[in-house]
Amino acid sequence: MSTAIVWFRRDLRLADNPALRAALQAHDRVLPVYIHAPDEEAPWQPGAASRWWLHHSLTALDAALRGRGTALYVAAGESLPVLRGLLSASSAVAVYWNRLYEPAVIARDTTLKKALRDDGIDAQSFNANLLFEPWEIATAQQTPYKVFTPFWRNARARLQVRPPLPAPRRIDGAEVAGSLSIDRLALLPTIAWDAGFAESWKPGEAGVAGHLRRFCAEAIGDYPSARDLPDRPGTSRLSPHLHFGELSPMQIAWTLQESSMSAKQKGGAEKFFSEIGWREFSHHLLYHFPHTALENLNPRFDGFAWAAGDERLLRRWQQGRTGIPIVDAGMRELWTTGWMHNRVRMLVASFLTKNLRQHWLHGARWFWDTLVDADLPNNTQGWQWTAGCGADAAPYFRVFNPVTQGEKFDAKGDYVRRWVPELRLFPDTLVHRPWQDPVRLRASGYPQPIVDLAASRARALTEYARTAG
DNA sequence: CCTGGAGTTGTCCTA
DNA sequence: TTAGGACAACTCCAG
Repeated sequence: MSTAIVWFRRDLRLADNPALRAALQAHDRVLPVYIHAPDEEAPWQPGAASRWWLHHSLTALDAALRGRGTALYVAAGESLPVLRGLLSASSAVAVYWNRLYEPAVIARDTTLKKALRDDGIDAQSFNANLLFEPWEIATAQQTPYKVFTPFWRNARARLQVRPPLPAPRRIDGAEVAGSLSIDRLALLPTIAWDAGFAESWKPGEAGVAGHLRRFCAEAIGDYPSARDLPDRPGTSRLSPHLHFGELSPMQIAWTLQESSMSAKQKGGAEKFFSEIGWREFSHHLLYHFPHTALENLNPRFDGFAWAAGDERLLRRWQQGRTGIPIVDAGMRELWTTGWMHNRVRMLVASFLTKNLRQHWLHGARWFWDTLVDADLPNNTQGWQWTAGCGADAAPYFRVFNPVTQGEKFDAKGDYVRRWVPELRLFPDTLVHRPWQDPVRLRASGYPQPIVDLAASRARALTEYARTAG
């Protein structure tokens, strides 16, 4: 009888899980383990919203394991000593896990794998979370890609879609005493700010396949245009499930390929799949340029004249009290639900970095703490792209106008009124520019804009031209 | 090594 | 009202 430990991290699923599959094939018994070790991810330890999701996703994984004859062993502390203790307590001879790609985690896992192998343990890692390993895609010169389109063309051409590994029906567990309860990890907030989270989300693998199939059947045809409208459910909302590995990108590729679709739906599916491509590209970039989690990819921007860090402005942005309706709606949606619509993410990020000229890291840190889908590669890539210092960034003169964008993508104002109820007093024509009716504005209690959009745009263009030129 | 086409998501002014 | 062009130049990448 041999036993293997399966070390779960951000692959909180039973289906299409290669580490779990390998353990079940090569061993008689499996001990599924989760180790809470946030400091090992410093300086990007999971934020408050992520911890909320993690709590519920672990609970769901534990329930799924119990349904198959075992349970999740939960521990806290340094990963290597915890694993060594469990290896000894269970007489396991192997530890299997699925790879992650953030710089701090790679460093930890590399050291840990060598230490376990030196102990004589069969330590193996697998790819469960990406379509391609970051080192598998390279230019003809064998360098990493820095532009999305050629990256995705190359990856897309090489992709072999395979059926997902089925979830095991039964898992023979190893009996080890001393597991913590998930509650003991203290992942949930101590003050109850999470009511809106519970209304918005259902963490865990169980519902995800159905969620994806429903999206394919009902929304994917309109995805290319509806994805830009923040008041409509035009996006997949799969991001937190993907981040925690409740669903793999290969499961998405397979579902898209196997669904019968009209020509229009196929077009939408390709557009949607390219967003999965962006996730791959973000991982590729952070893997090859690990310093970018804290520093500009493009060093030309190191001399950029950010405004002095301004706590007051930053707080107004965080609280959704900037006086710019679509910015405030987005920031309040984020605070209430742990998520923000993608187009609005671009708008609030452009507003913070260009109109307020606050360093992109201020925004990245706030998103990191408040998003349930906070993901280091995506967050880094997204903020640097918007700020202009990232890979293939927007031309510097591309500054979003939140009024124009609001009127274009939220024409009736439904989105801003939902999240900023003060704006219910305003007609459609003024809802994105309420300052143009000062009397009504005073009565509503909604603030004046904290910055002049035209003047701050002009200032940003001057600074960007100086840095770029 | 050279060449040339191309690059997620925009805004504003002018005619 | 709407459509077109300016806004810069640079780097990336394939051939």
